[in-house]
Amino acid sequence: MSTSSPKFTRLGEDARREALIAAALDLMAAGGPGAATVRAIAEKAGVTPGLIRHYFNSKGDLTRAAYQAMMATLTASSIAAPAHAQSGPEARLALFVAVSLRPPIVDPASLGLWAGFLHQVRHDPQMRAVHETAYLHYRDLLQGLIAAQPRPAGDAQLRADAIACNAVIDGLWLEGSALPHAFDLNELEQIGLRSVGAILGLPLASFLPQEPETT
Amino acid sequence: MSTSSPKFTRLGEDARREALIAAALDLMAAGGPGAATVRAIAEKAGVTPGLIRHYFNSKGDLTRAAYQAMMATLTASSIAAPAHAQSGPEARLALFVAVSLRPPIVDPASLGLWAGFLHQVRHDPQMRAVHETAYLHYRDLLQGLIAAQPRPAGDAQLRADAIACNAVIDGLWLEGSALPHAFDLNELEQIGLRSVGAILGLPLASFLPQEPETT
DNA sequence: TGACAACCTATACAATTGTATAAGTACTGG
DNA sequence: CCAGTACTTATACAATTGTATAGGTTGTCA
Repeated sequence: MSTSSPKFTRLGEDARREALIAAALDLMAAGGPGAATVRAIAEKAGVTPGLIRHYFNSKGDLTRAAYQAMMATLTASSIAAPAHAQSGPEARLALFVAVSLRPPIVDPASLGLWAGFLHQVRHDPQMRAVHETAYLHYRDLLQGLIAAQPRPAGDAQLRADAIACNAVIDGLWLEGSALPHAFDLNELEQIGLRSVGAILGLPLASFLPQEPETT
Repeated sequence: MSTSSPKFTRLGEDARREALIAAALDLMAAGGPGAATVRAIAEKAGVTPGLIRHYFNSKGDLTRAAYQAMMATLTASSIAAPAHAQSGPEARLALFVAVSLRPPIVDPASLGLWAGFLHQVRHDPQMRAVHETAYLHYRDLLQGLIAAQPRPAGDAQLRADAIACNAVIDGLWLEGSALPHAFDLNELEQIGLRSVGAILGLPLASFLPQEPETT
C-alpha cells in the first residue's frame, strides 16, 4: 500500500478559479443567491471550502468575479455575430436581434443569474460599473445598427427608436427566459424581428441571413 | 410610577399582519431576499421577532403572503383603470399601456421585489401558481384589448401581437425600473404607446385620454 | 371592577454561514 | 531522486439565521 491513489489532484491556478466561478454561477442560476454558499460552491467544484479563500480574499470577491464572467459571456455571444456579417445593414441588425433572442442569452438560467445578481449590483459600486458599461455598450451598438438603416431619422428619433427596440428585445428575452415552453422554436426571434421591423418601418424578418442549424 | 406608559400597543390581527408583510416587502425590495430576515422584518415593523411566528407558522408562510400581496397590488393598479374607461377601444388600450408604464408598476422597488421573488417562485409550487395566474390574466386582458381594435387580424396574428406588445411593455418596465434616471417624465409611456401602435398599425399615442396629474 | 383571552416580549437553542489558521500532500525544478 | 513551493485539506470559531417555548402585558367583556 505504498502507492495509494492520490487524495486530490492539483489544477492550475486559472483552471481552478474558473471551476469555482462556474460552480458559483451554476448554483446561483438554479437556486438564487442564497444557494451559492461557500460550502455548496466548494462541493460542486469538487474541493473543500477552505480552498475558496486561497483563490479569493472573500466571498464577495468570488461573487464579483462570477458576475464579470457572466457579463463577458453574454456580451461576447451577442456582439460577435453581427460584427462578422458581411451583408447589408438590414441583415446585420436582423442577425443582432435574432442572436439576442436565442440561447444562451435567452435561457432560464440566464434570467436566474440576472435576477440573483440584481441587488448586489445595486449596492456594490464595482459590480454596478460593470453592469452599466455592458448595458450601454449593448445599446450603443444597437443604436449604431439602427442608424445605419436606409431610412430618414433625426437624433431624438434615433435615441427613442433604440430604446424601444432594446425594450422589445429585453421584453422578449424576459418572457422567453421566464416561460421557455410558451414559445416554439424560432418563434421568439420571429416576433422580435417583426416588432423591431414594425417600429423602424423595415421588413427585417426577410433579411435574416440564415436559420440556426441544429448541431 | 404606578401609571407607566404602556410597553407596547396592540394592533388588530389584520393590521399587524399587513404591517409585517409591508415590512418584509420593503426589506426585500431594497436589499433582496437575504435582507428580509426575521429579525430585520420585526425591527422594521416595530415588534420583536417572536411575534412573527404568532402570525405566520414559518417564514415561508410570511414570504408567500408577501408575494401574494405584491401581485394583488400590481395587478389591481394596472387592471382597474382601463376597465372603468368609457371611451373607445383605442383609448382603453392606450390607457392600459400607459398605466403599466407608470409608478407604482414602473419602480426600482417593484423590479427589486420581482427579482427577489424569482427563485422562490420557481421552486415553490404555490407561489408558482399565483404567478402564472396573474401573468396569464394580464396577457389575456391585453389580448382582449388588442382584439377589440378596429383592424383585421387572424387568431395566430392576434396571439403574436399580444406577445409582442406584452414584450414591449415588459421591456420598458424593465428598463424604466432598472434605470429610472434614463427617462424623462412620461417619456416611457410615450415610447410604449408609439411602439405598441407601430406593432398594431394604430396611432395609439393620440388616443391617450389624459395626462397624469401631479397630486 | 377584575379575570380572561389574545397579543406581545424575552430568552434560548440548534443549524448554517463566512472566515481564520494550521497541517498535509502533490507536483516541479534542481 | 528529493527537497521546496504552493496547492489543498482539516479543523475551529464567532456571528447570524430560523425556530421553539415560557412568561408578561394589554385591552375587553361579563
